[in-house]
This record gives sequence, C-alpha cells and structure tokens, in this order.
Amino acid sequence: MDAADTTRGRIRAVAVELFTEQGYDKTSLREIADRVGITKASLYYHYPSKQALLLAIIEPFLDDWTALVDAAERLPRTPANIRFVLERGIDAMLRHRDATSMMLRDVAAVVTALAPRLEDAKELSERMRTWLAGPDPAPADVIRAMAAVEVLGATLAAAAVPEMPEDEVRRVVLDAAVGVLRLSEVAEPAPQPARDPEVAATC
Amino acid sequence: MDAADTTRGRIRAVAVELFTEQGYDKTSLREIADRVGITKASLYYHYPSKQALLLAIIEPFLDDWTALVDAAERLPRTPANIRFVLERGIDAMLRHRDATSMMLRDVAAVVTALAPRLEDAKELSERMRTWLAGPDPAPADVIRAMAAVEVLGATLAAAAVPEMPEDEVRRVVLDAAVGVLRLSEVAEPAPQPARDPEVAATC
DNA sequence: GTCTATACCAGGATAGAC
DNA sequence: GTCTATCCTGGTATAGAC
Repeated sequence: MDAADTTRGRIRAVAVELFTEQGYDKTSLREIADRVGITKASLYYHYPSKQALLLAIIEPFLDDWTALVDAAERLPRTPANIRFVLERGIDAMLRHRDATSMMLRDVAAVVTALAPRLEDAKELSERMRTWLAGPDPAPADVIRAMAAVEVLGATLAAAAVPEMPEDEVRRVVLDAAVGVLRLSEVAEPAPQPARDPEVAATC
Repeated sequence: MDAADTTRGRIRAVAVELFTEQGYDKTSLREIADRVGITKASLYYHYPSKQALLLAIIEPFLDDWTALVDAAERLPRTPANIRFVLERGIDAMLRHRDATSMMLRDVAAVVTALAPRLEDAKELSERMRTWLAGPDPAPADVIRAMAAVEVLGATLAAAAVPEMPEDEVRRVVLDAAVGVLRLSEVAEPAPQPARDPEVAATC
C-alpha cells in the first residue's frame, strides 16, 4: 500500500472509490485520470494495466487471508481455535473493508484480475472450508462450512450500515458463524491456548 | 422464457453459458453470435442491447422472488412461516440456478443491467430483511437477518458440487438459516397453517 | 420477420517526445 | 513523470437484402 500523497497512492484511492461506486467495468481509466488530475496515458506509467490496478487494491487482503489460513492449519481444530480463526477472518474483512466490499460487488472483475493468483485464491478458500468442515466430513458438514463462510460476508453488509456499532457486528456475525458450524458438537481434544502468540503475530 | 429451439431461446441459453463461464463483460456479442451461428447484428434484432439480454436471463428469478416477498408480508411472522418462506427462497434459487449463480458471480453487471428495476430489487431485499428481522428489531436482529440471507447464498455454492444431493442441500441450508435467526426465540402467536394454499400458488 | 454489411464511437493499450 | 498521437476491440446503430 502506497502513501496517500504519492501519485501512485492517489490513483489507488480514487480507483477504489470509483470502482465501489460504479463497478469496475463501468469505470474508465480516463475518469480515474481526470479525477487525479493526470492523463490516461500517465496512469500506465504507474500501473501496467487496469487489472494490475485492481490487483493492487485486493492484494493486501489476499495476503492477510493467506496468513490466516496458513495459521489455521497449524492449529488443532478445537472449538476455541475455530472461534479464533473466524474472528480473525472478520477482522481481516473489516480492516480491508474498502477492498472487500468492492470484491463482493465485482466478483467477476476480481476473478479476472486475479488471474495470476487465481489458483492460489481458490485453493485458499477451499483450504479454509476443509479446515472448518473437519476431518472426514459428511456432506452436511461441507454445506455447513460453506454456509459459515457465507455468514462472514454479512460482516460487510452490516458494516455498510452507518449507525451499526462495529463490535456488535463482530460479535453477532461470529456467533452466527459458530452456530452454523454446530461448534458444540466438535470434540475438544487436548487443551490448547487459542491465542497462540505465533499465530496472533502472523495475521 | 423462450423455448430452446427458437433463435431467441438459443441466444439466451448460449449467453447464460458464456456469462457464467467468463463473466458478462468478458463475453462479446460476437462470441455469442458465433456460437449460435448468426451474426452480431442479428442478435440486435432479437435483443435491443446486451443489457436487455442479461435482463431477460434474470427477470424470471426476480419475478419469483417478488412473489415470495409479497406473500411473506401477508403471513404472520411465526417460526413455521419463516421456515416456509426461507424454504421457498431456497427453491427459487435452485429453480433458477443458471441465472442466480451468474448473478452471484457478476453482481456489478447485474446491478447495471437491472437499472430499470434496480429500485424494485433493492427494496425487495430490504423488505425480506425487514420481515426476517421482525418488528422493532435490535441491531443484533438486523445483523442476524442479513446473515440468514447470506446463508441462502450457500445453496448455490453447494449445488455447484456435483456429488451433493439436492435435498440434503435444501435441508442443511434451511437449518443453518433458521439457526442464525434464533427462530426458537420468536413468539408463536395464533396457530396458522404454514402451507397457506394461496401462498403456495404464487411462488 | 429474419438476417447481412457497414459505419460509428468509447475505452484500453502502446510508442515516442518532452 | 507526464504528455500527444495512434491503434484495436467491442457495443451500438442503421440501411437494405431475402
């Protein structure tokens, strides 16, 4: 992420704004350039393509999410740890809410822009779902894992409502996701601290 | 919806396929025309614009969903009726799964194409959420209603997995949505048959 | 009523001057 | 680091053949 006072940073900020307002494809590079106060061709000096610009917006979130999934897979799948991972996921969405709410709106554009890292991204969500579903899952477990991930998306819908207190959103969405997973039925193996310091540091 | 053997119907079918595969904006009219075996300009005879083509794909689902929300608002908000409405929502998604899975993928394009009916559509999801949240809702109730609607989206993700039995999907998704709403806490007023014949007919 | 040929314009991308 | 000029693709539009 670039500082807001560099040209690169200003382009990124304007792009997020316009992409979110109008969608990726309805936003022309000319429009972005005009608002920044440069020409279309100048954009190309800073970003090699429109897709690259979109990717630059998304990538910080993708990196955080990667760290989260990596961390999850190193944790034993206890109820406390599942809660912990879901909570970190919600936090990541809120932290990058400019990028994530745009992603939700423009899935197709994001998928295209992600091309170089698309397999990574798919694998990432697959790994998260697998971890949530648990070992040797029944079809119902898989569906519940999918539903839990969908619930996380409500974070953004809720955070978009102005008068909604943010910690209320975090609490209720977390509870909902946990409920969908039927966490009470997950076996609790050896006691293990959920707030593993190593994990807390990585994401 | 047109029969699959009319040119109009064949255009629609090819469009759904390509839009779903590649996204709306990455699919050119030339590509569609080629696969149907006509020219780009011929498309123009059958559909006045690319947007109109997209709209023709979405509209049947939108109509069903409108009927569902209309019906819901005429029902007392009992646990049984909430289950009933959610179930009908899942059915509608599965029935129009070609359109709905494309909508999920291409929210931005759909929003643009919907322009003439966008306010309707927004109002529709708002009304559904309001009905689910119940009268005089706390912030937490609103968030849970949002999360429940998100859960319905898992229907499509799950239905996309080939070996997933469809009635398992319906059952588990419904349970998850109901759980998110904490339906057990909804007061049960006068007993009322959930399978109201009038409602069953409208959607 | 169905289709083709053809033109027009907006927008993404590139080359090369300053 | 920014500009002007130019190219190409794709959505849109119309005139007219069958």
